Formats: sequence, C-alpha cells, structure tokens
Amino acid sequence: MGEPARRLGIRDVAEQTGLSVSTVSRALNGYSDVKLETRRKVEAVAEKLGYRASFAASSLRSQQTNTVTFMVSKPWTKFVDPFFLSLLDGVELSLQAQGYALQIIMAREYETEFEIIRNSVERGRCDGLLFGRTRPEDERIEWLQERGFPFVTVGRTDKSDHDWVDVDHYKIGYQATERLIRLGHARIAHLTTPLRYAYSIHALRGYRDALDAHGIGHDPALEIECYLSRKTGADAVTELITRGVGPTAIFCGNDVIALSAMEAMRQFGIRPGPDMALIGCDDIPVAAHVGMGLTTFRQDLDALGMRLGRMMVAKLGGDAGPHQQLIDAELILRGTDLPLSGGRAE
Amino acid sequence: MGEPARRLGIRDVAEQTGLSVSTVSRALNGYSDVKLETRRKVEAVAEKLGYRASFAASSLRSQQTNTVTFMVSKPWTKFVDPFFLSLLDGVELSLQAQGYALQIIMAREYETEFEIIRNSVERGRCDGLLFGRTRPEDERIEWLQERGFPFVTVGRTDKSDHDWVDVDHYKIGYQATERLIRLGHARIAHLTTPLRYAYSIHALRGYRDALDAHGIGHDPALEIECYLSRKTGADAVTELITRGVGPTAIFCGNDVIALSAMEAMRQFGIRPGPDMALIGCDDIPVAAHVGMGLTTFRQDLDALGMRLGRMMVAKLGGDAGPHQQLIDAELILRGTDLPLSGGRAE
DNA sequence: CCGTTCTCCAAAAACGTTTTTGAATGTGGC
DNA sequence: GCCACATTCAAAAACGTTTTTGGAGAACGG
Repeated sequence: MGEPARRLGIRDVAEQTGLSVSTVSRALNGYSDVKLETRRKVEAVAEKLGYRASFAASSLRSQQTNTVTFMVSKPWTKFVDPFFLSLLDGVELSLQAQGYALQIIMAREYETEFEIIRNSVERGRCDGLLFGRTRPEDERIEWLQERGFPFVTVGRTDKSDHDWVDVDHYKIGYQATERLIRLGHARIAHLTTPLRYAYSIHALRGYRDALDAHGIGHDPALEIECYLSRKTGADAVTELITRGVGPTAIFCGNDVIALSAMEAMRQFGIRPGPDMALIGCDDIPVAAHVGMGLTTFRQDLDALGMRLGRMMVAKLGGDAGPHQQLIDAELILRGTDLPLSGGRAE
Repeated sequence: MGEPARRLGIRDVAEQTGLSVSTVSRALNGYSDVKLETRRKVEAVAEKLGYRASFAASSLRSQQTNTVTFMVSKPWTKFVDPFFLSLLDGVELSLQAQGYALQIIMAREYETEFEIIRNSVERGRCDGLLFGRTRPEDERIEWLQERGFPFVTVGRTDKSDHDWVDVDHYKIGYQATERLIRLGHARIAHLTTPLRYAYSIHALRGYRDALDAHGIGHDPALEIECYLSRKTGADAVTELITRGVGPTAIFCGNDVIALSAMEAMRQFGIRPGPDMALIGCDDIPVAAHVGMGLTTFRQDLDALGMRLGRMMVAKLGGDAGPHQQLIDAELILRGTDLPLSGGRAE
C-alpha cells in the first residue's frame, strides 16, 4: 500500500505553485525574466516540498556539472600530510564560493591516472580537472589540450603553455645547496625524488646551479634518485657510505627521504646534523620532532590551493589564460643544518 | 570551418556498425540477448571512435550512478595520517572490483555535513554513502534510514540497526587502562576525544569499566575532554597538574592529544614515560619518533576499508543487512608505558 | 508443413530537467 | 486609438542514453 514513492520532480513544484514547469526552472536558476514575487513563491514551495533538481537531468540538459574533479595519485607523499589537506581545503573554498563542487578521485595505480582522466572527460563527469605529479612530458596534458578541456595542474611541464600553480623547487634546490655551501660544505649529496616528475628535475637543476655558481662541479656519484618504496633514503645513504663517496652534507628532495636517511646514518654511527648536515623539504609534522629537528622547507599549500581553485574558476568563466603562479617555499631552520666540523680530507 | 565539434554519441556508433541504437546500448552494457559477434563489432567500433556513454544521460535513464560517495569531515584527524588513506584505498579497491566508482567529498564545516548528504541524496549524485564521525544520536542516520538510502558508517551509534564498521574503542580503552593498572598505576587520567562522537564514549566506558573491574572507582577530575583546537592535550595536562589532581599515568584518546600532552609535561619538567606513563591511540607516524616512542594502538584501516567497501557493494546488490563489523586494534608497545616508580603519596 | 519457441534486433517511449520559441498582457508615445 | 516595446510566463523541443515492447526469422517438435 502507499504510492511507489515516485521521485519528487519539478512538475510537482509547478503544480503546487500553479505555474508552468519552465517558469519554475527559471525561477530556481535565478533568471531575470521572472517576477520577484513569483520567484519567492517558487522558492517557498520548493523548500516546503524538499525539491532539488536531479543532478543527472540538469547536467544532461545544461551540458555542465558544476563540478571540478581533483585527481589525486595515491602514492603522492603530500597526501599523507595535513598540509596536503590544506591544499584541498583551499581549492574547495574558492570553488564553492563560485557555486562549484569539488570532487576528489583517487588513482590507485600509476597506470590508471590517464584512464581516469579519459573517463571523467569523455563521460562528462566534470567541468574541469585538477591534478599534480606532472611529468616533463605529460601525455595527460597534451590529451586535454587537444580536446580543449579545462584543467589546471599542480606543477609545471617542459612546455608550459597551460595553466599551473607550482612551488619553486628550483629555488628550493638552489637555496638549500647554497646554505650548505655557506656552512662550509663542498661534498654535498642530493637524494632526489623520482626524476620522472618535473619538480624533481627543477630541484636537481637548482642544486647543480648552486654548486656551479660557487665553483663546485656536480658529481654524479653524489646524486641518487630515491623512491618511496624501491630505493629509499636509507639505501642511498648506505650506498654513499659503503662506496666511500664521502659527502659531508645531504639535501633531500623531501622529508620522508630525509627521515629514512637519518635512520641509516644512525645505523652507521653518524649523527645527523653534527656529523652530516641535512636539509629536507615539505616540513611534514614529524620533521619538527625527529632528533634535533630537521631543517626543511615549508610550503604554503593553503594559498596554493586557493590560487588553484581561483584559476579554475576563472578558466571556467571564460578567461582564456594561460595563467601561471609560482610560489616560494620558506626555509625552516632547525637542528640538522650544521657547519662542516670534523670533515675528512677534502 | 570544421564541424562545431558535436559530442560523439551512441548514434554514431550505431551508424558505423549499421545496427540500431538500442542494440549498441545493449551490447555495450553486457546484455545477453546480443550475438557475440555483434557485441565484438560494437565494442571494436566504440573503441575506434573513442565513444563513452554520457554519464548524465545514462544515469538519468537508468536511475543509478554506479558511484559511491565517501564524505570526509575535514577536521578528522585520521585524514591527516597515511593510514586513513589506507582506508580509502581499501574502499576504492573493493568498490571498483564491482564496477563502482569512489568519489570523495569534503565537508569543511561541521554544519555542512548534513547539507552535503541531503544534496547528494536528493539530487541523486550517488547510489550509496559512506561516512564516519558518528554521534550517539545521529540525525544523518535517521534521515537516511527514513528514505531507505543505502549507507554504511565508520562507527556505531546508540541505536545501531544500520550497517557499520568500527574499531573496538571500548576494548582499546579497557586494555589501555588495564595495562596501566597492571604497571602499578591507580591514578590514571583519561584525556578523551570530543565526546559528541560515539567512539569517544566507547573508549571512556572501557576506561571506566577497567577501573571498576580492578576495584578503582573513576574520578571525574581525571577525565578531561580534549579537542583539536579549543582544549588540547597540553591544556588538559596543565589543568591536571595545577589543580593537583595527581595522576601517575594518562590514557589519551588519540596520539595528537598524547603528543600535545607530552609537550606540556616537558614544560613542567615531567618526563613522559618515567615520570608519567602514557598510552595513546592511532599510531600516527610521529608516534614512533617522538622521545622514546609513544605506546599506542594501531588499527588495520586497510582491512576496515575493504570491509566497508564490500559491505556497501553487498547492500547495493540487494543484500538487506544489517551487517556490522567490529575490528580490534593492536597495542604497540614503545617507551611511554612504564611502571609506577617514584610516585607521590597515594 | 504448421505451430511454437527461441534468438536477435529495431522502433519508440521514457528519464527530469533546461532552453528555445512564442504568446499574452501591460505600458507608453504619438 | 493604434503601434511598438517590455515584461512575464507557457508550450514544446531538446539533451543522450536505457528500457520496454514487439516483430522477423531461425530452429525445432510433431
């Protein structure tokens, strides 16, 4: 017994108000050619009935979803720290201010990233796309550009004629290295984040340029690519020490690598800081608590997120672009950037 | 010049194959009443053309989205640690195995949680809903139950006649307290997570029951409710000490509170562990690195996520339920659960 | 050889909105 | 008093699928 619980539709609102369906729609969507009094009545009835337009129906007809998708790659270290949440927070804030919903979608495997994008775009699940982990040559970006689909990336690519926001990793690399040089170090190793990502390469360039600028050439043996799983910071430190490459300081592409490196140092009886200077990047929460505190770079991801969102809104609003935003990281001095003391012969 | 780039539709596939629109649809959606050969041809052409069904159109007609939404409350501490990501990972894995997409949506404000749910459900944006931070009396749950909308929560409520998964916080509270009692402590404080959440209350009950079971009554002065911002673990410790309540051990509702408490202890010259035993909960990454290591409880959120996803799939598949899953946490012994030593007069 | 069942496909309706088109009414100028 | 124009709304088309309905032909049993 009882009705089969048919979905509440715009017709019901039309009947209740005694107006036509089209007028109700125009009233609810804020068109100007509906009398204020009429609009009020429609809104009141809609509220009373608890009516909301079907998402599927309205986006089918209007050809837009008012939704922006952020694709997050799972093994992105930044996801795990609260500041990445700040980024999403900033994005959400600036999007919803303009009536857009933020939707987050996970790419669990590296291989599915592209497939997820294709699916989102071709099925018309969102109006705009946000993603990070850009690579120097990024097929996702080319594909999206071909189709003219709106997107903004976190991170640049080699041909950067699209919208992006980015942290200046070149500057980070340069500053970190220069600081270590100023502290008297000359044998400075660099444990890089995976070099398939553009930002890793920028940091590496900064590192090398700083060395060059101070008349120190870069030594390939001091540059080691690290991963989250395969080869960690600890492996790299072990390699540096057993091969006798003899660094007195290390600049790590991120704090996770730095932490792992510190672990290995302790195993070798090397004190991070006094015996081997260390600078990381990201300022993850652990960084302040580990040992004497890890010197590292902090990024204002909140601001980055806001800009990311605003850029997307501008783009969806018809602003052609391209727009780009580079933001600086802040050096957080703690306990591991110490001057060269009892270094070996150099 | 050039076409106005009309959207690629199912009609195009129909024309290319020489079949009717309905046959193409049935072929692509895996119905049985289409010859294998025909299906192959359709799939080939669709692939060649790069056709994908419009999400809006198909979900309008079929009245389902094949999407499950996880609503994550922003100030959820678990979001910030990598293990929360494990939970989402587990969910995604079990959902996509059954052809469902996982979509994450953020509730930045406490007040918007309900609104987001209403919007998702009434606009028909998803087929099922997942969320945590359940409260003993949870209006979201009642609302969803009234409407018969499929959902599974992370955490129970008082009237638990719905589907949920949960970590056994009662057991955690009981075990933590019992361990501290066995170590000789009798004045054991409990810094609780916000008591509006059901799990906080479960932990509190476990704490009290353990005290009772060992003939120690609970003292309201030893129970302090902590928040992430307003009153932190540090504030609570300050209160305990300045008021001379005299605890010798503390069980903290989570590690963030514990860390904050440790900070305050140091300010008072109290060594966490030797001078004041401490047990936390969650095993956030910092926990292993802070001081002599925080003794805490680890939860297998990966498994929790898998179960959560599977439960949702079952529900969407017509399995009535209710289904409930309680999982145990594992005590991780580190350096802060020490026996009572130079305690004051008791 | 006829009737029945089964297999495969086509035509058309339906999903619930938004947008287009056009009509009715009122208003003002001459 | 008539025409032009602005305002406000209604009718109907359109969005791109899936589902329903039913029909043509093949297969099969008697």
